[in-house]
Amino acid sequence: MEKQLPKGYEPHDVEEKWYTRWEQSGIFHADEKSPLPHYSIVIPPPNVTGVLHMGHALNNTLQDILCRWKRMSGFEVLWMPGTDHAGIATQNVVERQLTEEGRDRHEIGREKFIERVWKWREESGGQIINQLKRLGASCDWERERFTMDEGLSRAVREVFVRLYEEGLIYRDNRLINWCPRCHTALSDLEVEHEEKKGRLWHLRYPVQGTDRYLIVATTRPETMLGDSAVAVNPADERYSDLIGKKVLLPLMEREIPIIADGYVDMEFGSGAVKITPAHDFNDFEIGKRHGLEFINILDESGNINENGGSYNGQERYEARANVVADLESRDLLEKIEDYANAVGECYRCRTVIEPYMSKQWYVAVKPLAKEAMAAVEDGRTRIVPAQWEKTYFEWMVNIQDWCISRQIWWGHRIPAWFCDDCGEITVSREDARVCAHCGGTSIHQETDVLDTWFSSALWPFSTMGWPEQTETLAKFYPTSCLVTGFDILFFWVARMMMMGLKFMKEVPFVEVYIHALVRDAEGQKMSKSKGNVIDPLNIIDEHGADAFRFTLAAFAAMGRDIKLSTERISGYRAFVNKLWNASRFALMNLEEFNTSDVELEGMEFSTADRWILTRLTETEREVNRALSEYKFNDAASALYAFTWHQFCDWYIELIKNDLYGEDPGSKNRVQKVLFTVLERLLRLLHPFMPFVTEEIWNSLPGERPKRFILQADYPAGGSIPTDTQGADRMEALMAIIRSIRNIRGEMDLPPGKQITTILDCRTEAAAEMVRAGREYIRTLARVDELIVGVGVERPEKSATQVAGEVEVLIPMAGLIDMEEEAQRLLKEIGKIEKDVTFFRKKLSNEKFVSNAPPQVIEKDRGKMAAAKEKLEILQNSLKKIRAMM
RNA sequence: GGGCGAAUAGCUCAGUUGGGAGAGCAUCGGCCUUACAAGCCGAGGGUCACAGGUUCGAGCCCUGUUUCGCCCA
Repeated sequence: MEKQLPKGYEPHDVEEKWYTRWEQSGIFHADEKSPLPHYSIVIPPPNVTGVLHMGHALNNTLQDILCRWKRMSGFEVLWMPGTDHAGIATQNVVERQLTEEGRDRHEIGREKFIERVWKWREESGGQIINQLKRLGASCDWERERFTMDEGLSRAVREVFVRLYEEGLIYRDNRLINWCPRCHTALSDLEVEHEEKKGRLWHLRYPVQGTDRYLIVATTRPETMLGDSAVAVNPADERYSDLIGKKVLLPLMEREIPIIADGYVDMEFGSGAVKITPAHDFNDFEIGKRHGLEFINILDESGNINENGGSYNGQERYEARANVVADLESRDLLEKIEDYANAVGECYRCRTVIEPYMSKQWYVAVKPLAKEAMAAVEDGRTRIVPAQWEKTYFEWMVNIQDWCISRQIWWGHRIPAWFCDDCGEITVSREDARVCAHCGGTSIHQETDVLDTWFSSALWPFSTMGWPEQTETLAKFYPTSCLVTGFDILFFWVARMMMMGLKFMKEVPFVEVYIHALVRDAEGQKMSKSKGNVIDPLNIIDEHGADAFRFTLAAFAAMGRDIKLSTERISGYRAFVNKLWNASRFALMNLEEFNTSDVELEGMEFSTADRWILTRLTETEREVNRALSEYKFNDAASALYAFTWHQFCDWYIELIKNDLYGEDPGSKNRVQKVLFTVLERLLRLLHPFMPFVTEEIWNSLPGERPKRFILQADYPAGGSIPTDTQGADRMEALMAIIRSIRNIRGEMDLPPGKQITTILDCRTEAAAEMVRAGREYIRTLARVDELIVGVGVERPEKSATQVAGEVEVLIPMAGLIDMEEEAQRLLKEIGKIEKDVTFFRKKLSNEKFVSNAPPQVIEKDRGKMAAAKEKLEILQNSLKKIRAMM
C-alpha cells in the first residue's frame, strides 16, 4: 500500500474517507459476547435540537481519546451514543415554526402537535450526530438511542410507577418556579440566577387606628396586591407595640395583620417586611407558619388576575409601573433605591420566572441522595478531580424535593389517570382503562409530562435495554467512566447516581471525569448573544479535526477553564503537518525497505538508535500514565515534545548519514529503527489524531497486521530494546553539538560555513564517547575538521564552550572577532558564577548540610563541582583572549 | 450571605511525597540545510498577586489581605 504522500497534509478528504470506512467496517461496534474486559462510556446525550458547540467538542474528544485508547489496549469498548428529547427546548423550536405560520399549538391540538415534533425530529433533529462524526467520534452508532424511544419510554414508566408505589413520587400544591412564557413549572435547578441592577421600592402602609406608617421594601412592588401580612422581628423594639394590629393594604384597601416572625432581618430596610405568601418562597413559609391567606394574583402568563383588583388583566411589569405610580400619587411611596439582586430566569428562554402556586408532581429525593452520597464516600464512584466531590456533597446534603412535572406537551406523559368518579389516581405501566380504586371508566390521563432530566437520569441503564435484563447490561453496566462538564453535575450526574443505585443496585459509573468549560480567548463564556461563539465545524474545516482535537486535549488541564484561541489551534495544525512531513521523509527512505523482518531484539544499535528507542519507551509510559489519570494535557505535551523535538529535530537528522551512506548494513539497521519508531508513534498518537495517523499508517510500506490502526495494539513501553546509558551518551553528544551551535549563533558564524572544532576531553572515556559520535557532530554542527582527545593541542586563539566533560574549542583565526568572543565569555561566566555562588552559599550553610537528606546534598555538591570547573575553564579562556587583545 | 477555585515570562497556561522556575505562542538575531518557511538554528525574557508564618530550604504547607471567576442562597 506504500505510496508517496502529498507535500502538505490536506485533512478534508482524508477525514471523510476514513470515517466512512471505519463506520462501514463496524470497528466501533461493541460486542457483549466478547471475552475481553469491558470498558464502557455513555455519551452525555446532546439535545436533539442542538448543534455542535465547543463544549460538545471538548467533551466528545476526551471520550473518544479514552475509547480509542482502551480499544487499542485490549478492552471491549462500548461508547453508547444518543440524543435527549429536550422537552422545553424542542417544543419551543416547533412552536416558533407554528408562530411563523400564524398558528399556535392549541389550535392544532396536542396530538397533531406531537406529530409535528416527531416530523421535525425526523427532518432536522439530531444533526449533531453527524457533527460528532466530523470530530471523529467512535461511538457505537448501531446503538444510537433517543430518550423518547419506545424502550427508554418503558424504562421511564417503570421507574415512575415504582417510585410512586414506594411513595417516593407524590403530588403537592406549593410554590414552584413558573416560566410565564413557557407556561410550565421548572425545577429549582432550571432557574438561573443572575445579579442584575434593579430597584428597591419603599412603600408606606398605614397602620390602622394610628397615624403611623410601616415602611416595607420590595423589588417587586406589584406583588403587594397579594400581600396578606406585614412581618416584623419579635425582638424589634421599634415595632413591638404594633404586633397584632393591622395595616390597611393600599390600593386593595384590605386589612392585613402585623405579625412577628424571627425570619425578619431587623437590619434590612426598615425592619418591616411585606408578606406575599403566594408569590415568594420565604413568604410562603411564613404564610404557612402563621396561617395567612394565600392570594394568587397572577395568571399563567404572568398577567394580573381577578385577585388584583383594578389591575386585573395587566401584564406584570405594566402592573408594576401602575402600582408604583398610584402609590406615589397617594403619597405612599417613601423612596426608590438602586439595588442589585439576583433575578431568577428560565434556563431555556431567559424569561424572569415567577414563584407560583400550583399542584405538581415531586420526587422525594432525600433517601435516594443518601445512597448516592454513600457511594461517593466509600469510593464505589470516584469523582475526578476530587475537588468536585465537595460540590457534589454540598448539593446532596441540601437537596430539595424534585419537581418533575412540566406543563408542556413534548415529553413522557405522566402515567397517571384521574378518576372522575372517586377522584383517586391510578398510576400504571400500561395505559389505564379503568380506575384502579373504584373500577370506574371515566378516567383521564394527567396532561403534564416529565422533566427531561427524569429520563436522562436513567440513561446509563435505559440505553442498555433496562428494564429487560439484557446481555448488554450484564457486560457493560456499571459503566467505566462518565465524562462531563461541571455545569450538569447536579442536573444529570447526581440524578443518574440516585437512579442507578435505586434501580440497578449498583453505581452507574465507576469514575466521573469532570472537565472544564470552553471559553473564548478573553475568558468569556461563549454565547450567541455575546457573538463570541467559535463554531467547531468551522475550525474543523479550516484546520482539520486532528489539529482541533489535539488542541482540546492539550488544553484540558484539570480544574481550569479553557480559553480557546484560534492561534493555538493553528499551532497544532503545524504539529499535524510536522508529523506528516516526517512521515513523508520516512516513506521516501523506506521505499525498498522490507518489512517482513523488523524484529529489533538482538540487534547492534547506534547511539542515536539507543537514544530514540529509550525516549520512545519513556514517552509511551508517560502517555499511558497520563491517560489513566485523565491528564490529557500531560499526554498531549509528552507526545508533542517527543514527536517534534526528539524524533523530528534530532533523530531524523542524526540518521541521515546512515540513510544516505554507502553502508547497506547501517542503512538497513537504521531503516528498521526508523520504521519501528514511526509505526509505534502513529499508534501512540492515534487516539488524539485519528485521521492523519490512519492515513499515514496505511501508507507505510509492507502489510499491516490489521486493517485499521484502531485495531492494532496500543504501545505501553517495554516491548522494544532500550539503553539508558546509550541514551545518556547521545545526550552528551547533543550537548556538544548545542555548544558549537551556540558559539556559531553568538559569533555570527553562518550555518553554512564549515568550521574546525577541537574537543578537549577530560577523560579517555569521554573521548571514546565523542569519537564514536564524531559523525553526528560533524553533520549536525557542520564541522569539517574535528580533533578529539584528552589534553589535545589547543589553538592560540579560540572560542570556548563547556559541555559536560568536554571542552569545545573553535579556532578563531579569520573566523571570530576577539572582542565579541570576550563579550560572549563574560555572559557565560556571569551565568555560571551565579550558579557557583548559589551552591556555595547553600552548601556552606551548616543547617542545610546537617538537615537535608544526603542524596540532595550529594546532588548539589556534584552540581557545584561541575559549575566550578566550567567557570574555571571559561575564565582561563577569557584571560587568554584578553592577553592577546 | 455561604461554598469552591484562580493569580507563575508580553500572551495562554503547565508545574504534589517542599530540594536551582517550564512549555507553546509572541519578541530579537541568523538561515531557502535534497521531509517540512505550516520549516531550521540560536538568544533574550520571571520579586511565582501582597504581607506574615512553619522549615536548613516554600511557586508548592499554614494565616491574613487584595483582585478576579464560578456555584449556591
